[in-house]
Amino acid sequence: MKMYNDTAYVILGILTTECTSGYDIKKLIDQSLNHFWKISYGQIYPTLKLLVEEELAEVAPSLESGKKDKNEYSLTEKGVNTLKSWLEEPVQQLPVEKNEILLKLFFGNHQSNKASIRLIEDYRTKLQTRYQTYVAIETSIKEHDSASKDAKYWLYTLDYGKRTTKAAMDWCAATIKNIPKGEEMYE
Amino acid sequence: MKMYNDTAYVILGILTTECTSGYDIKKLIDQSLNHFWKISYGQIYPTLKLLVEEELAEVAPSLESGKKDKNEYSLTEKGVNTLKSWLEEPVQQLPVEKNEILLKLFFGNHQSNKASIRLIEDYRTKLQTRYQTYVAIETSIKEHDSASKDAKYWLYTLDYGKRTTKAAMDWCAATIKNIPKGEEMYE
DNA sequence: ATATACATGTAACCTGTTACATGATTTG
DNA sequence: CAAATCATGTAACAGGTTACATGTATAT
Repeated sequence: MKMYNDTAYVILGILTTECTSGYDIKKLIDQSLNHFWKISYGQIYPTLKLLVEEELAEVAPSLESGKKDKNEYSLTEKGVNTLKSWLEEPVQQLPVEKNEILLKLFFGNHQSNKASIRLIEDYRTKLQTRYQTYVAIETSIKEHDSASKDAKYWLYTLDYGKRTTKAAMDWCAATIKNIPKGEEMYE
Repeated sequence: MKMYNDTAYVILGILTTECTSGYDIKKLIDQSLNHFWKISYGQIYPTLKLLVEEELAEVAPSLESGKKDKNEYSLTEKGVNTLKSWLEEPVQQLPVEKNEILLKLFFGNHQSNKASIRLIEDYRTKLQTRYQTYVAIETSIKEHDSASKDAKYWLYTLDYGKRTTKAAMDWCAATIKNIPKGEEMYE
């Protein structure tokens, strides 16, 4: 079976929901997948075009009044099958997360301990904000969407975000403690 | 101060070590930064050229006999200053780690629970392998490089890798438990 | 001898971001 | 009526990967 890039599969997946236009797809990803995926219109519209060319989806102008320019996309049977067989394939390889904070810390002996600690504290604050966002989304899903079939899966992905963010926060705390406070020499 | 991309700063950082050629830089990143950074020759050689153009580094053919084609790069004062001021800047924003396993799980109600569990189990195995690699590198550093000034910082970055990988492994275990085992209907 | 490691480099390609252009509709 | 949101799309650019080309030195 022909392979596509991840962008094509995300869009295929989203077209199984009520989000059927480029604009709606963008909104859904920004709101619900935002902690592990992001996308731009520069990817969405060309990919939608590709899906139609490949006969994985079909377009039709919206019938709703006052939404003249809106294009509604729907999956073909071929599209559904392509999505399902992608879902079943195991993930090829773990991604190497490029981490700028680790990169800077790796070269830590070229700056003062104070500066290293400042970097990590700043990073920790950002992680805390992220963690709180996850908790807020989780609460919101539990309140509003607990009936939804998808809700269960959304909560699993949020749990992943919470756990790994927590681990990173703990690392920050531990590392700040481990770095000597003294103003000793560095290169 | 003029800004460069992360690739330029990694190379600037590595040029403070004994790795002074494109080939050596590649080797170091693959061996020591591989859990949070990767790079290809297609980035290294053009970037080295750029660093020289920008007067952040200088080149000289290797003097070692039998290493005729080897180019040795060294930082200029401007290069050292550029590196140091980059090190001090706080990391702009947390990266959104694109995570294919979460993406597939997000669309989990389009496949059987069995298939979802299989995906997560496979992912967990890959995480375990990664974790063991980290432990092995850690042991190796403690045995061979504990005297090195840099070793301390290398261990911090490894600790980060261990903690977040562990959190992801725990999530796998918990999620596998939470997904019902029954063969109920799905869309 | 031959395979592996050393060593440099480029061109084509893929993926994704940003800025821009354009205009309709809704809300305050 | 102004601002925000809805809605689609493209071109230029930035970043990175892969495959290729080329040749030397070392170890088995």
